[in-house]
Amino acid sequence: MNVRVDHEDRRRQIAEALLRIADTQGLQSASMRAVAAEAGVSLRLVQYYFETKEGLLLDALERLGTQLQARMARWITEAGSPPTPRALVTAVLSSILPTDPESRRITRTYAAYYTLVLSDPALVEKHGTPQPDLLEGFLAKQIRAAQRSGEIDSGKDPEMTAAGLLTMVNGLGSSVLGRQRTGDAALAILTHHLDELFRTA
Amino acid sequence: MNVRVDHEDRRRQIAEALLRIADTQGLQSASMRAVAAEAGVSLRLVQYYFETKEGLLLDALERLGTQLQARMARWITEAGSPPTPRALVTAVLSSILPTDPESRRITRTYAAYYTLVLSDPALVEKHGTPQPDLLEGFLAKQIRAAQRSGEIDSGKDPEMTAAGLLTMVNGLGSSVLGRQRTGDAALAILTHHLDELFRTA
DNA sequence: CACGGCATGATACGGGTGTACCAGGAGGTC
DNA sequence: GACCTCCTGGTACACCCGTATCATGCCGTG
Repeated sequence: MNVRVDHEDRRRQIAEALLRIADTQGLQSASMRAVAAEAGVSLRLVQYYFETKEGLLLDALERLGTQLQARMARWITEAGSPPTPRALVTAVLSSILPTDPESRRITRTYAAYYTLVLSDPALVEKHGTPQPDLLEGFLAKQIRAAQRSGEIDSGKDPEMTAAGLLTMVNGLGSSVLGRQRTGDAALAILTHHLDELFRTA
Repeated sequence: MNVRVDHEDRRRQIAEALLRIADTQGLQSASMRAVAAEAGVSLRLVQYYFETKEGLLLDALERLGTQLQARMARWITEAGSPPTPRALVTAVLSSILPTDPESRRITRTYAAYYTLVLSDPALVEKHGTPQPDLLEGFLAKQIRAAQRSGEIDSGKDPEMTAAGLLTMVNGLGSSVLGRQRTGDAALAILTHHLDELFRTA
């Protein structure tokens, strides 16, 4: 039964068990033993494929990032072709909002990692998360394009507007996870602000 | 040395030790023993004044809420008398932003509690945190007042605008804590959006 | 066919966790 | 002065943690 197994498969199986626990019970419940049980393997196996727990956490975080990236890419392609700047901005922002099970899962898991990074900033540097800045730049670019075509008031500052939208979506997500607002209510707030931004001034 | 000591004093001493640890090392490092050492008392004392750890966590969270409330109140009184709606909105929002040591401490500690609440929603219900909704209502009220005096375009939806501002500030705070942005940069983004909102349309 | 390395299992170790138990000293009350 | 309640210290218990160790099976290669 022991044919040279595919390491990548095993690693994925275990890392996704970790992510599942982080989503449902939080990272503090994701002990090595719990991950092993969730993945249906022995504790030793988890140790074997990830020498240390930090390695497992980092690997899982990377996979989570890939999942979010894939989700955004999917939403972007669904924005039509060729996509208008407005469709792109809407797709990117609402793909982050926890409105459906997948995005709820991703957002919740990211939140679980968030406090971990706060108490140990060195962790994220070993992994490199350049995403947020890139996203902000992308949004700013789309806003500038919309300004050229007259969809957005040219008086707006693209960088500031992009940063405001992105942080707003981030905050909206937090409030949804904290059960202070439903996902639909958050989406309504986002679309309201997008409508306001894109109305011809 | 054992004169009937003031329970409230001791409880505050211990709870603030917990908050200090939560701020600097995260809540996961705030064990009963660590709190005892930080407060300079024995483990038994912590147990004596807070029967269980959950009790200690809840009590400390309540005190943290009081501290934030006091901070906001202070900023509001500094907004001048009588304060303009714009000054009030600015005071409330920027008092939440982690720009000085006190607000950084409060925000960081709240963030430490955030994931705790995510993995155990029942926790916050024993404590009752009606703050966010109240704040949103307060902001909406100020926005309406500013609309009546012509400072804000009357076409804006007060509730939506208030929710957008509050969640944006929340997200800005997260990005500052995550070292993605400095506190000053976050404040600049906030004031930019306030300037835009309050320019006569 | 033998051998060496990959893959897996069971278990042990040292340490940290929250909580419970037992003991005793100080102060006010009868 | 006796007593009782408040306050504090030390320590033990049972459990969970991440990691390390030892052993054993299977496989492909020589």
